Amino acid sequence: MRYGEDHKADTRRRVVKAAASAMRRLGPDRVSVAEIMGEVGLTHGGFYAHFKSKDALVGAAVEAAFDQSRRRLTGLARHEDPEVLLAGLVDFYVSADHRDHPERGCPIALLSSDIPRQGAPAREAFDTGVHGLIEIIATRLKGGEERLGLAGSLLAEMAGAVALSRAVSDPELSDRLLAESRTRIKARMGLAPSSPEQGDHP
Amino acid sequence: MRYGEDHKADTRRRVVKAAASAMRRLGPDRVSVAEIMGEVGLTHGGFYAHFKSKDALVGAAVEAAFDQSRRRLTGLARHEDPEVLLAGLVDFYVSADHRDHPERGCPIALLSSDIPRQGAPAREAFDTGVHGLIEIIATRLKGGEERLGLAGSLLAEMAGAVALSRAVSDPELSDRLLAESRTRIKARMGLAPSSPEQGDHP
DNA sequence: ATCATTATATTATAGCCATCATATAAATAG
DNA sequence: CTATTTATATGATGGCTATAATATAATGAT
Repeated sequence: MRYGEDHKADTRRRVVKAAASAMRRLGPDRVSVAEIMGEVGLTHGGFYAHFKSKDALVGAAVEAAFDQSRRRLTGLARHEDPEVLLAGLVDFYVSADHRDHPERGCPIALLSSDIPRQGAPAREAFDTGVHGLIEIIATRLKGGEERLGLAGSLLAEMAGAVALSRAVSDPELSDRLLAESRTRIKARMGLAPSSPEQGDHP
Repeated sequence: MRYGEDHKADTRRRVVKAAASAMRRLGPDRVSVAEIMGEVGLTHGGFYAHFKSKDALVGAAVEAAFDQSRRRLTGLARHEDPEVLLAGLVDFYVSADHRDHPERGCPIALLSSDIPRQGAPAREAFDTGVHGLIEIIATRLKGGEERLGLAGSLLAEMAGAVALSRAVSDPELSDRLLAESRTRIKARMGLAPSSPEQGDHP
């Protein structure tokens, strides 16, 4: 072969990574193929050697963003007990730092309103991503059959709070929304209240 | 004057109304000036006699959408007691019907992820809209100082649940997310559980 | 050292977009 | 009935878009 064994697979990965970041910063509709290729140091011409369409790239980017989120959230306290992980997860997710860094943020809080308007690849990737995150939360909750339902409800508030805190311009309201949801979510999980204000990176 | 006293104000209203609907269906970036003018039976040329820019129209449309939502939510049970209004509001908001009719839906659930990318007029209109909705909820809650914080937390879950239920393709998961959040939100409000599945129009 | 292969670049196409300058037409004031 | 005003239409501009056809260049195989 030319260009080495996995040159192509490598650049594809780099393109997806750049797309996952740019799409979360600017939204899927406001980022162009040429822009993403440019960020990787290439021109737009070769794009269609890697992806069937822009929709396909958006789908791959959503998948990559969920992978990143999942790794971050489960890696927070890998060997500790479920309660510590849950508390850390909430402090991590419902935080000013998460709000202020959309380029590496959770796709649910970032893309919920975009996804219904996107193509099939993005919607499918989103679905499996949501299922995954719900499961991450549910398996750490105590209780029986209702854990899955509670996990969905908690995820809705977590993502809703972060999305809302981003959309609001009033910084005081934004901070207050995060703080209130953070403590209330932890209470709903049956966790002891902790950490007044956080600065992690999600 | 020509064209009657308020011909211009009338068409402006019609344009804003069409924009508020189209933008909620398709998102602010996917709807064009020409498309909106066409929906009102006009051509794109006259647009700039009514608005300084598309950003200005988006701002007016967000404002109009919030006005509509506020009227709908407070008009649900105008003369009844706060508990009835709150229960109705939640059943109304966190419902399959709301999910399935974005064109008349609440801007928070629809535009949260779009707003940070939009111009100043839209962001400002969004801010006042959010403040208004929080107050609508807070004034009906019982309790003292913490009502405002709780209202924000509840709004985050309501909007988050509806947005998530729209983004998910799996219809079963979508319905389940709504049902779980609906009952849990009412419980958090201190209301008695009620109405297994709703079919109102928000 | 040359060839064959293939990742990437150049260039083209066709369409859509916001914005604006100018033209038209509608309706009331005189 | 005519003139004036002004809401809307026509048409143009310049830029950006996704996609595709073709050209180039890089590299391992011979």
